[in-house]
Amino acid sequence: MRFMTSLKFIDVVAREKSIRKAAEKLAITSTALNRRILQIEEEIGQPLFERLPSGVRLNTAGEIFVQHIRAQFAELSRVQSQIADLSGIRRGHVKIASSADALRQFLPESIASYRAEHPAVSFDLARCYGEEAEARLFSLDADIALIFAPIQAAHVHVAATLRQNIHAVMPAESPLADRKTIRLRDLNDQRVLLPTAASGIRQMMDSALLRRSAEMDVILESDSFEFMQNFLRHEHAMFFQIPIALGPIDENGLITGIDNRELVARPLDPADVPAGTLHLCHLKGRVLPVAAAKFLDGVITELRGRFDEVDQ
Amino acid sequence: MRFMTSLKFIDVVAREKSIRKAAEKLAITSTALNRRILQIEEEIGQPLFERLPSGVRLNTAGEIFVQHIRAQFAELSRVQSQIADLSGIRRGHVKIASSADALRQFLPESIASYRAEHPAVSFDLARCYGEEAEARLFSLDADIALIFAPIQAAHVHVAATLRQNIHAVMPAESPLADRKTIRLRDLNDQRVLLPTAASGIRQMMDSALLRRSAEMDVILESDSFEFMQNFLRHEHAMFFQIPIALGPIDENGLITGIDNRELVARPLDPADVPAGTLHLCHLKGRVLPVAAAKFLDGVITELRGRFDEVDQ
DNA sequence: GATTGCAGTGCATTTTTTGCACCACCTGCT
DNA sequence: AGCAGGTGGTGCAAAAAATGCACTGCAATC
Repeated sequence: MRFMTSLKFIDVVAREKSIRKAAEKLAITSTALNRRILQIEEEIGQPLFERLPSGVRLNTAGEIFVQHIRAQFAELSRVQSQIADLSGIRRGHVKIASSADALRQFLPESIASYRAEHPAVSFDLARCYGEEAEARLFSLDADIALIFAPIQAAHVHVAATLRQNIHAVMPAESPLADRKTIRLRDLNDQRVLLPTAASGIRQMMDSALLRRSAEMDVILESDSFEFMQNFLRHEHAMFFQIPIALGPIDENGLITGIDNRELVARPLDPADVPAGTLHLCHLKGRVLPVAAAKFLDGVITELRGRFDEVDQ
Repeated sequence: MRFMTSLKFIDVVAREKSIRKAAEKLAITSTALNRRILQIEEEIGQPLFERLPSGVRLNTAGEIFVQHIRAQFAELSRVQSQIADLSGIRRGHVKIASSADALRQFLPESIASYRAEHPAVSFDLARCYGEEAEARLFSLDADIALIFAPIQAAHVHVAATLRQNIHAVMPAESPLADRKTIRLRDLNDQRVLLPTAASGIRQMMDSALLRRSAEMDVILESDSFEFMQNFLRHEHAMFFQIPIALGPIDENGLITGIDNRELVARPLDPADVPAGTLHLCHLKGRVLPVAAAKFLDGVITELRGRFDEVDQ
């Protein structure tokens, strides 16, 4: 889109907070970029950036204008998607910000099945926790966010929610593997792996532990559930996940989908740790591109088919 | 705005339905314009115009894209207005589509008093009737519309309404000048001037006359109330208006504000012609530029002060 | 069938954008 | 104090893009 380049340039400079860095990223000289920015500032009639010795920074007018620019890009891609839809083939690009939980099992499946129907739609998946996901919606770097945590910002529209109990995941040989539910006090002296502090699961467990403390043996913190799962091969321990990340679980708590190792998932007792909520969101007031809107619809109906606790 | 020129060009071509005509209007050669359009069509990946022997016409994709372009322009001017507001001086350009009724007394006053406070705000006033006013909102050629007629389209948001009775305006010597209200049957054999068929007043009177016919002597139709008023200097007759177009009326029905001629306004009996509604509207879902939004606010509060029947 | 009005094309020209070399400035370190 | 190493900004020549002119082909109309 030739007619958007100048705007794109400003967007990148705002992100990089430096004309030279932005120029490098955009594969042009800093001088050319500099002059384009000066030109636009002149057209607007006001500077958009403050010049600091260490680079540039948006001023208030710039903040407003960059927000406008990003909205224009989002609108343009929505329009392109809509136009492409006219010719039958759905095209477009769907940007998703998701907590690690949904990334494991659910989203790969959903995206693959959507792409089977609409191969011209491409996806962009950013793994991030609640706050960052909300920021990405706002900066229009994401069309859709899946957040397993309370929603903080007012600009987020929640299209659907899914209640999920946190499960303890452990080898089948574990002494707790046959409990129907697991109390926090059961975790005393258990070796556990905890997700990073930013994770929704971790925050829920932390606040639960404030009330009923358990003397767990925290041997590892990680932001990768895949790593934790593989770690269980080598040392007996347990980690915590929500069902949507685990795939099918049989009546004995056995996780059937992941690999051939025998892992059992048992829910934490709701009296200790209440169920959390997975939020499917987009930016409030925004009209999503066709591709993104239809994908979100599909995800919601699929969730409705699989789980009972889907709302809105 | 250099970076919007290509888009502006497409907008103009869409309006002119001809590349050559548009080129003339834009003061460039048709060939340059033609190539810009071809280039953008290529970037979009689809043609936006159908080529006819008589010119060009938007296809479906083009309709969508042009709508997007106009939204971009509206957004840009909103952003500029917002940025200008930062520096204290309110700037901007407010585009109003109004029926002839509000143009006479009310809008000149409102605009002048607003401009007294914010001299950097300029205005654009298009006189037009209901349907066209709604179309202008949709094509973003107007920010605000004042429509004295029922609202037809779903895309119009009504910010406030004002109930107004149609008044008959006549010289003080007229035999009907001392009636408190005027029945349609009183108009038998009266010489009357009627507004054009598109006018809201005319439509209300026509539908009233379907039920209670009066053998009026229609000596003139015009779309100019100013003309009708001046006509009364030369021949005894009456025309019809709503109070907002007439300015202050004293207890004897005398119009005090217009000029030094003695004209009397008496309401048509609501049993014959019910009160009509003046709608203050903007496009649904649109965020108005600061200047336009504040002006609309001001108009509504001013109306509230002057009239009782202001809603919403 | 000649004419008129239309969009599109090749090529020379003009305008705009870009890149290079360089300046002025600030910060943090030696 | 002085010197890197970073920043944004400027003059000038080269490259790239947009433009205008003369022209083509096409369809409708008179």
